[in-house]
Amino acid sequence: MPSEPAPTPVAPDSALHLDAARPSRREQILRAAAQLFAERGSRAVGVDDIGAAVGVTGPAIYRHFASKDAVLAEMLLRISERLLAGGRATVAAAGDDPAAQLAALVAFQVDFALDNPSLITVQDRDLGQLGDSDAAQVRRLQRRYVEEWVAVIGRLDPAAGTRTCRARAHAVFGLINSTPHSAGQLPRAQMADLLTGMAVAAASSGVRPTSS
Amino acid sequence: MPSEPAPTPVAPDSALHLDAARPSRREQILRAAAQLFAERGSRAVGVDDIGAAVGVTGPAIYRHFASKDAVLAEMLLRISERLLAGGRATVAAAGDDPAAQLAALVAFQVDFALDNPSLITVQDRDLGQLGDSDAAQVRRLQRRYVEEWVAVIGRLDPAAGTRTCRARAHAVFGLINSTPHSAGQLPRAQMADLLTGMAVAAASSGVRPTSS
DNA sequence: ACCGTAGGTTAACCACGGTTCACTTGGGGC
DNA sequence: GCCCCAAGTGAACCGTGGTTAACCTACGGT
Repeated sequence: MPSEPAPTPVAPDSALHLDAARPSRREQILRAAAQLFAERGSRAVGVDDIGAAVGVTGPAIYRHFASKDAVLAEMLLRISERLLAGGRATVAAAGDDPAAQLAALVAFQVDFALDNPSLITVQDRDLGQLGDSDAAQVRRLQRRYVEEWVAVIGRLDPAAGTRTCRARAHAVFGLINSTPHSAGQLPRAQMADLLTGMAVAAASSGVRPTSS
Repeated sequence: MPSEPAPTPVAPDSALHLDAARPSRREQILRAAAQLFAERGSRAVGVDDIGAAVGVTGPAIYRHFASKDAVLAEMLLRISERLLAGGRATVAAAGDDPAAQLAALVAFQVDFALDNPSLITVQDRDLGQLGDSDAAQVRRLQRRYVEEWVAVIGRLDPAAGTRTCRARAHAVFGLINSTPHSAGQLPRAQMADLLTGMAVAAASSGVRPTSS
């Protein structure tokens, strides 16, 4: 292993950085748990299963997390934070044209869904298993991400009310997040194109093309 | 209560008919369980909860079902059967025009989703909790229903491969089945129109309008 | 060389929840 | 009127699984 001068012993705020290279045990656990949770649902997965998936025994988990629920909580919090931050950055980078902003958001969500099918599955299946406090925070983050979409869709179709835009946004999420169900049907690039096209078409349905 | 000559004591094949009027305890249990399962997930709902929801104690459930899993199994089997049968009938009644068939299928699924948000939620969240045999049967039924869609989409866009059509079908399901997430955003009729429009637009995206 | 500590291990603990049991009861058919 | 059975009830049983405890073992820093 390459010389690492002094890798900041443990970095107490490790909650956010994912050291993609040599993942810490903590990261390994989160990854493995995500996959297991996606396959069977968090309640059906035992701590022993998680441990086994990373090559340790069940109770070893408690050296890294306060409880099994804490694993799920951190997982869902990270997802929501990544989506919100990514969504905002995406819109900001897309210029002023609402259509371009929508296309960018769609591309962003499609990429995320194709790269993280497990997280997508867990997010909307196991949110209810979280404690009240964690669940509330995740929902807050999700809501803000949704509002990002609502704003863009609203600018694209100023005639539509907020409720309509919100329903439209949820529908588009449902469409894009269907990827876990159509697992290996198509190569990734093709799937991405297909979903992007469908999502844009759906989001813009009923919207007359702007003046231009 | 109106005179009922001889209502066939218990009807041993009660699995399919839902006596909407004065639902049998069995039906009540299925309904209540569906709602509870949708809210919290089947593993998080105890038999006591189900019992309480219909005004009896937990163990009373076992007078009507062999196990808690059997409740879930029958629930999911019924849904899949209803969808498959309904889907086939819908296509058959829609004439020969693929576009009309698609519109009919979409309308059918939208109605189902809006009328049974709990079932929609349970179906794709708790399928994994079923025993192997039941799960396999449900999946068989679901697959056949999907193939109904695939066939229609394929006729609509003969250039597309089966894989593509399947992915498109799943995406449309995801779109329509998003209703549980956008709960009371819009009045039902408006939501139906919105979803129908979006679903048709999505399903037809990339398809050049036929000759006419 | 010597600790302290991070990270494991195994065994035990304990609560929860599905299931079974023994026992009631109210209503229909003979 | 009597008997039987469907449908409940409360108590007990017991497996599963999250969590804790007590103990071990490498390292990395002094």
